[in-house]
Amino acid sequence: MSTKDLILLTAKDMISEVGFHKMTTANLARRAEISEGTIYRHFESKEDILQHILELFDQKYQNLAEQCRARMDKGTLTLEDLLGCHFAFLDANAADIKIVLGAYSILELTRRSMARFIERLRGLFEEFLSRGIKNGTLRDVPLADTGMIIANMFFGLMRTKLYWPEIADFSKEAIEFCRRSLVVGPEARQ
Amino acid sequence: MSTKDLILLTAKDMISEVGFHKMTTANLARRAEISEGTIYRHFESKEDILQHILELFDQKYQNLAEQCRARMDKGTLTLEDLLGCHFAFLDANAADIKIVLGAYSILELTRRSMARFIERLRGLFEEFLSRGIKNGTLRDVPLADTGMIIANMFFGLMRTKLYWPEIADFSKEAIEFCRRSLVVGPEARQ
Amino acid sequence: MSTKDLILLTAKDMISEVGFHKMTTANLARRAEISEGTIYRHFESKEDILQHILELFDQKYQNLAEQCRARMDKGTLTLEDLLGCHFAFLDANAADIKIVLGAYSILELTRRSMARFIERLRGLFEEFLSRGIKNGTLRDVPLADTGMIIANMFFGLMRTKLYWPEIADFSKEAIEFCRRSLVVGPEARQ
Amino acid sequence: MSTKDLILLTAKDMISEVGFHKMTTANLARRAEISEGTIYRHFESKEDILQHILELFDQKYQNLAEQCRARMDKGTLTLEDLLGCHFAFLDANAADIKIVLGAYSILELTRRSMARFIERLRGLFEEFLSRGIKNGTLRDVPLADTGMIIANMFFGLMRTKLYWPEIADFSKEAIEFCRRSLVVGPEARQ
DNA sequence: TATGAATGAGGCTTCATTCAT
DNA sequence: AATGAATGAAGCCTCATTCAT
Repeated sequence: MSTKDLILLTAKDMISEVGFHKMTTANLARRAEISEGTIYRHFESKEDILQHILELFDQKYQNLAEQCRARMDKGTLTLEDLLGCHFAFLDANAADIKIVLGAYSILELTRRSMARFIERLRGLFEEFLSRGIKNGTLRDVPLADTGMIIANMFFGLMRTKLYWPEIADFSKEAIEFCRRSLVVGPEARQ
Repeated sequence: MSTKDLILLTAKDMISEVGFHKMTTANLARRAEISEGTIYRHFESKEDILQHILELFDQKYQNLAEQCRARMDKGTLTLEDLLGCHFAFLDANAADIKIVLGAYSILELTRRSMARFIERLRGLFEEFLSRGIKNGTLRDVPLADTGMIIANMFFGLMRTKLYWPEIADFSKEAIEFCRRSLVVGPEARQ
Repeated sequence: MSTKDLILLTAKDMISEVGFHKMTTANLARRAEISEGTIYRHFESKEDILQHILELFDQKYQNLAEQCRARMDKGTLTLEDLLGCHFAFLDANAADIKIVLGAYSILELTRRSMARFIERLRGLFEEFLSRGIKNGTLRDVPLADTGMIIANMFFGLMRTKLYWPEIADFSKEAIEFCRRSLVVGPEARQ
Repeated sequence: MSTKDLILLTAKDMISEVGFHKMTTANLARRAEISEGTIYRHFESKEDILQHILELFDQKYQNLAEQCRARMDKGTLTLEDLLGCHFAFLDANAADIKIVLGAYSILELTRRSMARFIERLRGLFEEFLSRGIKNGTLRDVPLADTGMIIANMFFGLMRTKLYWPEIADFSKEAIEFCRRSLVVGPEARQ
């Protein structure tokens, strides 16, 4: 692995564990087993590291979103599928997501990054709703707001899982909650 | 106002504006027009100030929760009422809530404080659901999980309002979303 | 002595001995027997210390210039007197002058400070010449340029004295050099 | 051009522009379009580069001094000529001279280099005076001191030209100043 | 010869905390 | 109770120099 990637990976773990402010350049160097100076050969500043992490995350999520859209185009994506693959993404990228969720209030940089993530998530859900409404499987709800509502629910699930793992997983029930609110007809009654 | 309260109030504003790490004892003293040493006559440490703020907030929310329970006992509290008085609480305590929402990932202390807040909120919603299910106005949903789901939705609303005020307010639609999922009978169809 | 003055005095000695860049905040603190942090209670930055030193020096020289002008007004100031009191000033303020002379090429700040010093010196010599020419004791030479020439000569003397003390003192002869060039009549022949 | 010369040339420009301390090995390598390591293949240290620059300058000035002496031997060199060819030298070697003038207070190394320059200049003027006195065109002034005085005047002119170009050029008048002080007979009266 | 990543000492500065007054 | 100067550890970052390739 390149030194740059090593720094990025180590920083990602540390920030998600202790937060951006408590990860110091000295700590980071020690844990990555490099010298402090080396950090600055690869990154302009400590914030620059965070920026790179967030950008990489943004790309990873974009990939997921594209895959979901592709499956939607084929018409094979249920609400369960959509949320399911997001949960899988959450498990695979816990550190990144913890950084995005935890740092938005600290730096303007991270606030914007989170805003982008919200927007992407909302957009995806909106599209899902839009198709469902068109083909009559979903109720005719306002697109933008409802997309945001589902995005928010997903954020809450992530946050709980990451920060309060002692709270019982309620993702199954969350899907039911949404189904009842959105899906048309008797199957909504289960 | 006592010096202690002055410090608390000033710190609350500063933390909600710039974050805990960027509020320095020097800044705080200057803004409160006291000397830096005075802070340490009233609080053990900078973290101690945060702890006091969070405790006061916890009490304030407990008061709200009790009032809500009292109205539930009288059977006069609709879902709209319940969420409505929470939105009012949010407006009146924006600084505190921003602190709770923004700092949970930084300090173990704040993580626990947020957990307490979640737990209270969930408990309140659970009780609301429980009564609604008993009197047949709400569908028979799992109490704990659904309480958590609604609590989460509320957190999302708060966060969006506080950190991304540029995003359109979707609280009205959120209430509809929940009504459709929870309320029994034709009025759920509207 | 106040801590601020102690820092100023110690810094003045150190800068004149080793130069601005080689005086580090750590060195300065050690020599002044204070902690490094204390420096920043009294000065905004390392450069700020230099600025204060230069400003104080500027004031001191302004005082000298005013005294010289007062004596010129009384008509009791010879060229020897004028240069003589400048040499005395040089001896009394060697450290300051070494800083001004040595640092002008390093920082914009010091370049301007030196420019101010030059301008003051030139102005004083100009005035001296102007009076001498009016009362017929000096030849009718261009004021501004000749003032600058004498100022320059004085700077050379200072520099040599401060940086190459091993070179024999030629100030006496410098005065003669100027007398021959400037003073009218047989006494110019000596 | 050899890599060594390239480094030397680039360093000369950079030092004269931003000063020795602000020229970093990284900057230098970038501007010379070589790698940082390459610098250390040709020079022992950063200071070593400066030393080489100063030595080359010393040689260049020696050449000028020899040419001047040759013309003196032929008896065709006036004071105007002598200063004139020094001004030309100044224009042609502004970067070197700025380094010598600006750095003498920083490093023992440069202090000595400047001392050598002063000594050479003084020697040349002394010899000029000595010849003038012998053939009766100049007044009988003390050789060493007066040589130093003229050298100093020249340094002042250089410094002003290089660091305060906004100040009007007073070199013409400086020559007049010296003529009046040194040249015998009616032409000294102009 | 040349490269450029790596080093680590050291630079300036910040800041929570203490303490004499 | 209040002050505010002093502390010193620690933070981020720079830079001359080295070394494996």
